[in-house]
Amino acid sequence: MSQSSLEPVENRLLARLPEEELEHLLPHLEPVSFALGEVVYESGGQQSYIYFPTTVIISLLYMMENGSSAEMGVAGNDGLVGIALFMGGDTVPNRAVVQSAGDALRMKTKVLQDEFARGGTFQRLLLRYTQALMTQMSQTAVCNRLHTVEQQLCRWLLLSRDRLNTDELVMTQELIANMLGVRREGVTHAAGRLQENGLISYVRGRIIILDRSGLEAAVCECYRVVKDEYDRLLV
Amino acid sequence: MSQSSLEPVENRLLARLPEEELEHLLPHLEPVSFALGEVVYESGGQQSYIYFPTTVIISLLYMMENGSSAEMGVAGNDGLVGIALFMGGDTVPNRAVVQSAGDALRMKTKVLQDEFARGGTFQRLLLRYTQALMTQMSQTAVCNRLHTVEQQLCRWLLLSRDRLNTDELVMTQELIANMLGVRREGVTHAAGRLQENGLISYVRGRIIILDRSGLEAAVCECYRVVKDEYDRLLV
DNA sequence: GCCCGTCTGTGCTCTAACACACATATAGCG
DNA sequence: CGCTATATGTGTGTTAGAGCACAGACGGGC
Repeated sequence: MSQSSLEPVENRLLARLPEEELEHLLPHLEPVSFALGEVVYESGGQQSYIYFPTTVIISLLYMMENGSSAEMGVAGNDGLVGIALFMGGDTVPNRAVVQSAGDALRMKTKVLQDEFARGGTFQRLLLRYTQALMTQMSQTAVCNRLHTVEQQLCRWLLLSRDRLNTDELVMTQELIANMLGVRREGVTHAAGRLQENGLISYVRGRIIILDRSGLEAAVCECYRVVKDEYDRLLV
Repeated sequence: MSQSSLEPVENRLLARLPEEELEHLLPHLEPVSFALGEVVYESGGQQSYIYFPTTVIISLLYMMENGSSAEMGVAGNDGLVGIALFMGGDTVPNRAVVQSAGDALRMKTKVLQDEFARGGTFQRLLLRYTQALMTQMSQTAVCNRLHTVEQQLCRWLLLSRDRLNTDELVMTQELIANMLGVRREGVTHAAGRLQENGLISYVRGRIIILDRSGLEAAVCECYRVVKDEYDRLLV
C-alpha cells in the first residue's frame, strides 16, 4: 500500500482519470522520492520515465551557455514532467530540477507512449495539460519582459504555494534568483520589501507566506492568467 | 487550380504528409489571404478555422491589461495557427496578428479535430510542431530575461527571414517594438546600430537584410536553439 | 509641387536592475 | 562554546532601457 503522499490521486492529473483507466495504469506507477536540487533530467538527454509529482515541485530551466539560467515553467501535483515523451520529441532542450523536495510517481516511457496512443481520457488530459503549460511558458516570457523582480517573485511564490500543502517553502534566495534568472541581491531586495509589508517572512532558506491575499494584490496579472488557464483546462 | 503561393506543399507541415493523407485533406483546405496587421483570432475567442500559412507570417501576442503587448511566438509556412483546437482548449489567452501579409490555407475546426483523432502522421506532425513551438515560447522567455534589445531584434529578424522567401521585410519599427515588447525608440537605436554595421538597411517600414551571416554572428544563442529544435522535430 | 500623415532620429531625465565588494547573521558541527 | 559554511544585507558605481518631448524626413494623395 502506498503512503499518503504517493496515492495516485495525490496527483491531480491522475485523479481525473476515470476509474477503469486508472486501474489500468496503476501497476505501471512506481513511487520515487526527490531531494532538493536533484536533476530529474538533463537538457538533451534520453528519458526512461515520465513523472507525476505528488508532493515534489520541479522547475524546467534553460541553462545559458555562459552558465546563467532561467525558469521557463514549473510542474507539481497538477501535472507531469516529461512532455516531450508523448509529443514525439524524445528529448527536450531544457533541464528539470527539483525546486522543492518530495515524492512522485513514475511510469516507463514505453508504457506511457502506448497508453497515449490509445487516445482515451489519458491522451486528452495530457494534451490539455500541455496546453496549460504552454500558457505558463508564454506568460513567463511576457512577465520577464514587462514586470519587476518584485512582481515576479510574488508570481513565483504563489505558483509554488499552489503546488504545495503548506505555507512554508524551503528555498534560499540564491536558488530563487537562479530560477527567476536575476541576481541574488535582487531577490534579497524584493523579498525584503515583501517582508516589510508583512506578506512573507523568511530566515535562511525558509520562507513562510503570511498573507496570501496580500501577495495576490502585489502580483502582476500573469499569475492569474496562468492559474485561470490551469483551472479552465484541467477541471 | 491554386496559385503557387497556395499550393499545399508551400506549407512545410502539409508537405511532410504522406500522399494519401494529403489527398484526404485537400478537399478541406481553402485558400485565404491576410493583410498586414489583420487579427486572425482574438484572445479568448472561439475559432472556426485552423490556418496553415504558406506565405503569411503570424505573431502570437499577449495583450497586457494596460495595453502594451509582447510576442510569445511566431508561425509561418513551417507551422500552423490554432494549436488550441487540437490540444483540447478550444480557446487560447492570446491574440494572433499578421506580421507579414500573405496567404494561408484554412481548415474547419471540426475536420481538423476528426483528422487529429485518427492518430496518423497528421497527429504526429501536429504534436511535434507543438513541441517546437513550446521551445520557441520558452526560449522567448529566456531571451526576454537575459538579452539586449539588439540581440532580440536580430533573433526576430532571423526568425522572420526564415519564414519568408525574400530578404525584404515590410514592417515599421513601431510594429517591431510592439512585437518585442519594447519602446519604439529602443528599436530605432538597435536598428541604427545594425545598419551602421552594414547588416541591414531600412527605410520607412522596409527592412532589407544585407548580411545574414553577420546577423547570425550578432544574435544570441536563442535563435539557434529554436532553429535547431524546429529542424530536429520537423525533418 | 505641395501638404500632411506616418516614420524615424535625438536629446533629455529617471529608474530598475546589474556588477562587484564586503559586512553581518545564523545554523549546525566539532 | 566557538568555528565555519552558508545565507542574507548593504553600499557604491554603472548601464540598459523607459518615458517624454520634439525635430526632421520621407512619401503618397491632391
